[in-house]
Amino acid sequence: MSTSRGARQPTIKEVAGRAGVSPMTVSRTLAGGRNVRPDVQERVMAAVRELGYYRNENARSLRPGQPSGLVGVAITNLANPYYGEFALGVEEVAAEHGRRIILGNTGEDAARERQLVSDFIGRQVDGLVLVPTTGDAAHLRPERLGDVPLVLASRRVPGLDVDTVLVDDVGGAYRGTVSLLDAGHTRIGFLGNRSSVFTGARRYRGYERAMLERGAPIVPAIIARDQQDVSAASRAARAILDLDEPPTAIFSANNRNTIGVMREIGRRIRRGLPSPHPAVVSFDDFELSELMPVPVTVIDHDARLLGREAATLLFARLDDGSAAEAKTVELPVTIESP
Amino acid sequence: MSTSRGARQPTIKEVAGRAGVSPMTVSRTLAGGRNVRPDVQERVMAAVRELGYYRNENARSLRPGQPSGLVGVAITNLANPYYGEFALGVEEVAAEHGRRIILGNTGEDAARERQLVSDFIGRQVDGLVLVPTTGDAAHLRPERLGDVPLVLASRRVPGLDVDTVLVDDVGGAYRGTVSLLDAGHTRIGFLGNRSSVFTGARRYRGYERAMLERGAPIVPAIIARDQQDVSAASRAARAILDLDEPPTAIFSANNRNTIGVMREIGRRIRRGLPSPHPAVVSFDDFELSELMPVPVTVIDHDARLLGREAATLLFARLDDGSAAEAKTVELPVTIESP
DNA sequence: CTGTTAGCGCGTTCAG
DNA sequence: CTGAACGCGCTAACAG
Repeated sequence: MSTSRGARQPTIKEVAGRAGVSPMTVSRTLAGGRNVRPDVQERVMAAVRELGYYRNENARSLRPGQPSGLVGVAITNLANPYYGEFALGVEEVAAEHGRRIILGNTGEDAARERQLVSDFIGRQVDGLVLVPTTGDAAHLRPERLGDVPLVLASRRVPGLDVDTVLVDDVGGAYRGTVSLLDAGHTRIGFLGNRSSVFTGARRYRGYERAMLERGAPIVPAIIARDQQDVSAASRAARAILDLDEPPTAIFSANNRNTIGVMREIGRRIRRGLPSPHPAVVSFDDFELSELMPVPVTVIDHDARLLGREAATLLFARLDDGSAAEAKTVELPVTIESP
Repeated sequence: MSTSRGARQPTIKEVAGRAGVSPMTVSRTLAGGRNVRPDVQERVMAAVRELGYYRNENARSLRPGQPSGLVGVAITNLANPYYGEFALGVEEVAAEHGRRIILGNTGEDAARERQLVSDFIGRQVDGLVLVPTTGDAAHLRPERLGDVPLVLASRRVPGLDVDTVLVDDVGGAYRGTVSLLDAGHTRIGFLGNRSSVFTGARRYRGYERAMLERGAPIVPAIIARDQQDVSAASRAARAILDLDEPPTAIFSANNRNTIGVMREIGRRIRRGLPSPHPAVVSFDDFELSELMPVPVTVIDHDARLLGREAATLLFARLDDGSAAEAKTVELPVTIESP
């Protein structure tokens, strides 16, 4: 009732002392009890309980070759629910394989990513799952990583030949744009990330391909490609919708831009600005999309599945000892029309 | 270009060998270089680079008293964007203090929480931040935790006197309910968690207090208190709205229930079911609440701030060595009327 | 300024 | 079935 103040974690030796055995017997007992008499096991476990002893996992993984049971996960933006789901997917599969995840947020900052990765390796992670940032990626090259397997998610890194899980960005954007064209729109705006962001480039490519194929004009004035968060997206949408010749539809290349454009449309409706308001296609699902005041087509993909697939690729290499060459998995999207 | 296959992480000895110094000199160099000649440091750092050496953080923290730099975080539901934000808040503050977080998802399962906590302790975490589950909490008692500080967030655990960060559940729910009463509603339904969930009980209490104070009837038929996810919430909302005498307003005690009731209202509108549809008060903000087809009052609180506060409490104890008695911080909410 | 010794908590190996 | 010795990677304390 009182010894908790400043009390170190008890060690295996203290447990051994209390149980009247050697540390080795404690170790064996905790490892499953093979070759330890049941009554001795009893005494050991009693001592464990009484002392509140926990095995030191760090010391355990000190021995070379011993896995730490840790997977390092670095994400660009945990505040984006999409990546929250993603992290959950990784965590689930890791838990199924008896591993824990260490999680870091990079905020799209390559230097921060570098720090995180080196910390992860210093903690002897068994593997890494990354949504890579856009900058310099020298710290991800195999010679820097030693034999720690790496899986990339969402984005590929140029020149890095590792397991990767992607979403069908180009195809999804293409099909989404086509659905707008089929509905009769030709003046279609685009909101997304700048082209240096992998998905930004790929989704723009799908949009562009559909537009060109159908002979629809690509109008720079209604294209904005540098919004990372909701408020920037709102501002970009407002600028575009305020034009003399606004688009009749908008292709939004991700969740954050979609929320931004919907906010702006809501604002216009509340102010009584003249309709028609633009139809929207959103790459990425969002909650309550069915309640929006304009028709919304959703290009949906499963963030949690993305995380699960990434982790699955990692554990294939880790547990099945697969040394196969780098695989890329591209997850399909589904189009949900209003 | 080739040695990465199966290559162990290099050790301090190998670096020392390559640099022609003792391991101790390498250690000193990496620790800042005090008392090491600059030219020797150069050689050491060169060897570090060439070998791709990373300090083994686990071995480093083996020595008793040495912090591991890890904070264990267990969350009930990472798929809830609210807790994603929360985790980010903890991560941010941890990063500011040079720590990393290990993250686990409990899924409201006390056994899983127990596992996670014991793994965290086994990994020598410097501290714990938990959104506790509802079940048995013996594993959180001080004698089990040794001297690992624990901070609870969102919920308190009965009989556990530790630092806690809460949201003003009772006050928020009270004020939200009052806003409905002020708008003329008297038949107000309630959707939330069962009373064994801490926030579920507190938010219900605020609702109840407001209703009783104003003499509004508490009608069991329009109260549903066992929905953990969106689809269960939708079903509960449907059952209530299908009654002969449905409520004219609904108090939703959390994000998941709010999304559920909004979905159901959307469904009714699309089916042309007769209005008026119920007004809604939502405890927890959600994106695009301003675009809903019925008036929505939001009781808003900041999940990221909750996480930041929890981590701040933890590091106060950790870094400032504060041994003060357990503090409780209650974060205010803001009411945003439609 | 640099190296040696010792020991952190644990598990493998080998004796008994 | 149980224990002793050793070493894992690293660093505080103590030589030199």
